[in-house]
Amino acid sequence: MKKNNNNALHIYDSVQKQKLPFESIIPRKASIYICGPTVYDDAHLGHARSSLSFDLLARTLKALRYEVTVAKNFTDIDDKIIKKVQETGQSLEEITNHYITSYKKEMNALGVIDADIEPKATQSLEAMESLINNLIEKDIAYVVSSGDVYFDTSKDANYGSISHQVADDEENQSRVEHNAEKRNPKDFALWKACGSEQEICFETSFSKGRPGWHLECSAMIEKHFEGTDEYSIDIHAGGADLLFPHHENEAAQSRCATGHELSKYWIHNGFVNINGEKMSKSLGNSFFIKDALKVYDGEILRNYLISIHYRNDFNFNEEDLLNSKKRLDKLYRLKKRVTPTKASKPNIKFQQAIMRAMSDDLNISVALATIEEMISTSNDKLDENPKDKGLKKETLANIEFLDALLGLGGKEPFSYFQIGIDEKTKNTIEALIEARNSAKIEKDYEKSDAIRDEISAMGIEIMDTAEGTVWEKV
RNA sequence: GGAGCCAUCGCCAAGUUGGUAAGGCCGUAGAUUGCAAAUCUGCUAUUCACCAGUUCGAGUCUGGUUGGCUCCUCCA
Repeated sequence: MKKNNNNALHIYDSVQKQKLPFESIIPRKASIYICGPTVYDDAHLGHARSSLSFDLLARTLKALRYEVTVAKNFTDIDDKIIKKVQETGQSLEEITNHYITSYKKEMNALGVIDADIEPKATQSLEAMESLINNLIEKDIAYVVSSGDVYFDTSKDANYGSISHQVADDEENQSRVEHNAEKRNPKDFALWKACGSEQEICFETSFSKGRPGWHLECSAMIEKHFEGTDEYSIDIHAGGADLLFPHHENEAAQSRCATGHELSKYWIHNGFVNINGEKMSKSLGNSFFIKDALKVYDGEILRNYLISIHYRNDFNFNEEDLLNSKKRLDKLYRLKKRVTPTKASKPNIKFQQAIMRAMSDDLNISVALATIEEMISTSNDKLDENPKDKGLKKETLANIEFLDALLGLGGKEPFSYFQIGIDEKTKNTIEALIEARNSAKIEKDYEKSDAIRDEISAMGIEIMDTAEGTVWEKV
């Protein structure tokens, strides 16, 4: 028998560890908060992966006609940023603005749609201060002699419910930050008072200092989302490494401050390894997006980075990247065949199949297989009937649908294959192709093959199609 | 030490409530083409790390073994 006509979105919740039907806290609206970067350095592949994962989520929700609000924060106050300020002599704003700008630019190059709200920690200090005061009044937070403010984890009966990590043994306690004044070993800092030498700190009713990392997100969520009596937002997203302690602590603060849970769903993306090794600066294999973009077009990187399910670990290597590029090439070759024309409506069955796949916790593999099928079928039909206008219009509409949902196939197809070739070279190639075609008409195959060799020596591949001779950069 | 994840064709990778292994790359045979490329068609895992169990039936459930990995400390 048929399975349920269950096209409704299901997402995997890291807290309950299972796929759950997505039911937004406010009908037809979806609120997503993504833990964004700490802006002390350039964005690396891991940032891209996270960004891309939740970009797909947002696009899928939009395609399902949800009114989506995405917030992604920038942590612009933090020890590492302060260190950079001291090292470079630049101001905090100079440094953070620089990295925020380049982060956004690079993510846009990867086709990531900007978040609707992009709060900065330094712009949310009032919300943080009132959150802390709220907790101090309830005696859930406490100030120690240095001025630091800690969260009393023993006051939250549900502490541990997010990550299921209950670290009680002594082995663990020894690894946690030491402070004799802490009530419990697990207590974490909500606010760090500034040392005597430190210049970057903010005045509050409890002490002069700066916010703890976990606090920022809680405060920003409360500030920017209305929520309901049960939850502040629908989905809280971030990297798998943030589940503990970051999200655990966020959830605890918010729960105690507001009396309800922070987020209905929690989702986490997997990590990026480079050639089988964990990507890290100490291993020297860290990979900045800006460097990758010098070699590969953003869409090619996007196509590769989204091709593996967001919860799996991603093993980045050039061979796989080139393989995945072949899939994109096929999509664009098809687009070439139907250009120019005006798109009509996408094929309903195709559209539904893709939406069904993406609704199943963003099953990109099934979506890609569906695309392959569409490409193959369309090419087949085009072979049979190269001038079928209705088919061309529908095919183009299919591709435009993919562009909106997955961010793939949006370029003008001829330029896609000519990325990085300058006008002068283009003219040379066109002239050579013309010369070759003349030779072919005269059946001077020796000459035409010689010209083809000359063209391929330039790194260009040519194809004689029903629609004429076309060329691609290899 | 504690918490958890993963292991499917040469490579990448799907596989919700168990029912008899998607798709891509590569390879190969053919159609088409002056040739090549592109495009299309066919073929390519009796089998899912290993062992045992539950079941009429298991890649999918249970127990164990082996081998990778992550978190518990800043981290997407």
